[in-house]
Amino acid sequence: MNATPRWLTSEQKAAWDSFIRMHEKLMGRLTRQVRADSHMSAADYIVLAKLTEAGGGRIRFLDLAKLVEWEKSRMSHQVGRMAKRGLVAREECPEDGRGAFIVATPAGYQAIEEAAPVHVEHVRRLFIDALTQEELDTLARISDRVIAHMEKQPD
Amino acid sequence: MNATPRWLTSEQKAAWDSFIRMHEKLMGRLTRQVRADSHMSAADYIVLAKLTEAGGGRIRFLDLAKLVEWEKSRMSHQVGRMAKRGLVAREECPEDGRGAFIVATPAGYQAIEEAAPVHVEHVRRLFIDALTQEELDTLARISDRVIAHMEKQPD
DNA sequence: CCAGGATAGATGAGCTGTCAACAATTTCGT
DNA sequence: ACGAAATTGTTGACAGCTCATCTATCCTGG
Repeated sequence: MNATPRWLTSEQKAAWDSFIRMHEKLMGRLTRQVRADSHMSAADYIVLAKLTEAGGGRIRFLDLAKLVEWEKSRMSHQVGRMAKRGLVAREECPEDGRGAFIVATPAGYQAIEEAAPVHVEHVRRLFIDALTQEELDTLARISDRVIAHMEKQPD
Repeated sequence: MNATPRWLTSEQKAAWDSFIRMHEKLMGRLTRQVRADSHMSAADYIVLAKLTEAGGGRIRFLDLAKLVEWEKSRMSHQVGRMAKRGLVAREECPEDGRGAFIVATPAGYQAIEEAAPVHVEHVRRLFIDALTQEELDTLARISDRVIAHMEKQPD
């Protein structure tokens, strides 16, 4: 119908809108619940989760930023705040003088170990339980494909 | 296997992690592109998009907030900033003395009409083109189901 | 071996979001 | 009809994010 500014089809737009809306609603609830259940923000939680999932609880600064898809400046401020509260620490990197490892402190481990079970329960209750395993697999495939596709695209 | 703190299965966790990562990466790119292409933030964009999609470019304040799944305080600040720049205006509501309509101004229409085509192009290039129509339909169905499921859940 | 560029990360200013408290209606129970 | 409770939206303080800039280290070509 419309030649010049190729709009999305109504199916495409519906999919896009629903996807955005679902994510917004879901994250809204989960972040509020993390704050209510623990004394952490969602950002604190995911940083500690990634750190403690990794071997030794240590990840290079930029690798950590890439894992969660944040800009380095955001991660730097976040790590600074978490370090001030004693949840993580910076360690210098032997093989690269500029580099830094971020490590979870014992207090960090304790915080995530307390927060994780109830958070997982919320994720299950609000998200996982709404879907079949097949749908989850499909979602994983879709997500991985979009990620791979973006990594090939410029910008 | 593990009795007390029911963790997610590895498939469930993989789906969850991929989903989060994909959204973060995608939104990171899109928000940077909106800012680069127009003189608006992603928040400005979506508010104007919802307003101009609606009949008359007018939506009740809280309906608008619900449409994009924001807290009312966030919307209030956002509308305040946009009103200061002349993109939207507040109108009082005849049938409810507390209420307010938010309306897109001519400048708001102009801004979104300039920004929309290139934004849609980015959405298509980064997201839509990575998937088949069938996958998009599945994603829409999944999203709608999760939304419906959450609306039944407490909290 | 050294000059220029690339990479790792920190920092500060300014904008944006969150939380709690508030004012102004409207609605509801009795 | 009247007081309590709920709804609509605003506000201010503070926390968090973004962008540009900066330092320090590392790599690379000549």
